[in-house]
Amino acid sequence: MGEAARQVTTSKDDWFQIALETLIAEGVERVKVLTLTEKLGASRSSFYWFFKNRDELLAQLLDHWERKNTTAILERAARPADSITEAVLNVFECWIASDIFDARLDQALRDWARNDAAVARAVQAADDARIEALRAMFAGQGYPKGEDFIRARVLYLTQIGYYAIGASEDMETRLSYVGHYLMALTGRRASDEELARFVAYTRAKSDEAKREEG
Amino acid sequence: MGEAARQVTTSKDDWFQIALETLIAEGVERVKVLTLTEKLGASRSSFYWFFKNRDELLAQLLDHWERKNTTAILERAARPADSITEAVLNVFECWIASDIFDARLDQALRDWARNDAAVARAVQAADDARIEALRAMFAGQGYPKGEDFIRARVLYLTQIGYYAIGASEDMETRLSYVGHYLMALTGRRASDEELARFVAYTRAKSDEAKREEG
DNA sequence: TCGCTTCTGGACATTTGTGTCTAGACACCT
DNA sequence: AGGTGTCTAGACACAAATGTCCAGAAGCGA
Repeated sequence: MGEAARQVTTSKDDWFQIALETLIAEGVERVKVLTLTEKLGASRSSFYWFFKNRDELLAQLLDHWERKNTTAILERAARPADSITEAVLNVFECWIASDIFDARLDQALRDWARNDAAVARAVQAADDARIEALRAMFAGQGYPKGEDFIRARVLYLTQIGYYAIGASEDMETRLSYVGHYLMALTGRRASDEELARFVAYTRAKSDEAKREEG
Repeated sequence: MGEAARQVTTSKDDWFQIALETLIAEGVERVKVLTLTEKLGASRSSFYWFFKNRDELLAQLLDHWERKNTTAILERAARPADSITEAVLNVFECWIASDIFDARLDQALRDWARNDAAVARAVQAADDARIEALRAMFAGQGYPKGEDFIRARVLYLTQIGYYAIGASEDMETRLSYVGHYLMALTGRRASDEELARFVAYTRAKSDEAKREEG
């Protein structure tokens, strides 16, 4: 009510969220206490109330990534499936919704890893684990030793590459490619039922996301 | 001869090369005049003799990338070939020798693009041109419309992803995978002659690189 | 050796960023 | 209303980085 500007109050989570957004959109090098302060319209000293220093914040960002992204692919790759195309479609679910697997965050971690040995080790371990899970998926569907590994890699690297080049198409365009992708990535044609089920899942997820916005 | 430290003399190329190395190894954000000065053991004012300011240096780095990397893939993709496997092997030549196509530089540009709209546009244009060249390659080998585009993407994105995750295997290991990669990426088996020719080319390139070091 | 051009060193001013310290604002409990 | 614990604003000290200025070193041709 008074004319004097009220103190701005922040929570630890406010700082963490804005830091996470900045990490994803601009990279670690731009996650600076001063910049975050300006974005929040708060005071720098507030930051130091919640975090010991900048390094502590960065450590928690790394921690967040490890918990969120690593499990998603492993879980999807391990799901039982009647065919390789169905199995790959299970994995595709990761790519279409960022609440399951945040690819941009993954990308940001890779950039970060170049200048931080600890992060580099964490990213390396995650990549190895994910590719191994995908390899086991192909092997479980009868692909011979050797081919299972390369198929796993091509599948995984295609996706990493997709986000690396920052390709962005609307959902319907992407869906129209799914059949071709499955053919290219597995060498087999998906059944109409499998495709229909995936399209339905994707549309439902897409609507869900729209509801949250509106 | 005197005891006083001699003035260190640098050339514009010294500054450019150290900047390029830093860009590749650590990212744009680390390409700082002060840091480069320390690496060269020179004085900051020398930098400002050769370059108007930091932005001018960055513009020249962007220029260097455009001239070097963009042509390499386009040229290889357009080469005549008797089979799709031979055509893809032509493109593979880009990946094995950094004097033709510097993938780490490409990667560095992608990071840079996130915080610079002009760079983002340049990278986008390069990606589009490269994928289009690869699509035309598949189409020229008889792949149907639709599949040609997806095959081009999977081929290109696999490679971008390969460098994004920073995979590094020795040459012999990579060569042992080539047959599987061709199968996964084209759906066809390469002939023994094609594989033998590629292995020979790669070994020759590898020896050439070793000679330059020793 | 003189003088010209090229290039360097170091001083200065300014901006951006980190981290510390302290008075005091605010909320909540009694 | 008073007391306590939580959080903020702003001042301070400092480091890192950019860019400017100018005296002068080094090399080179006449």
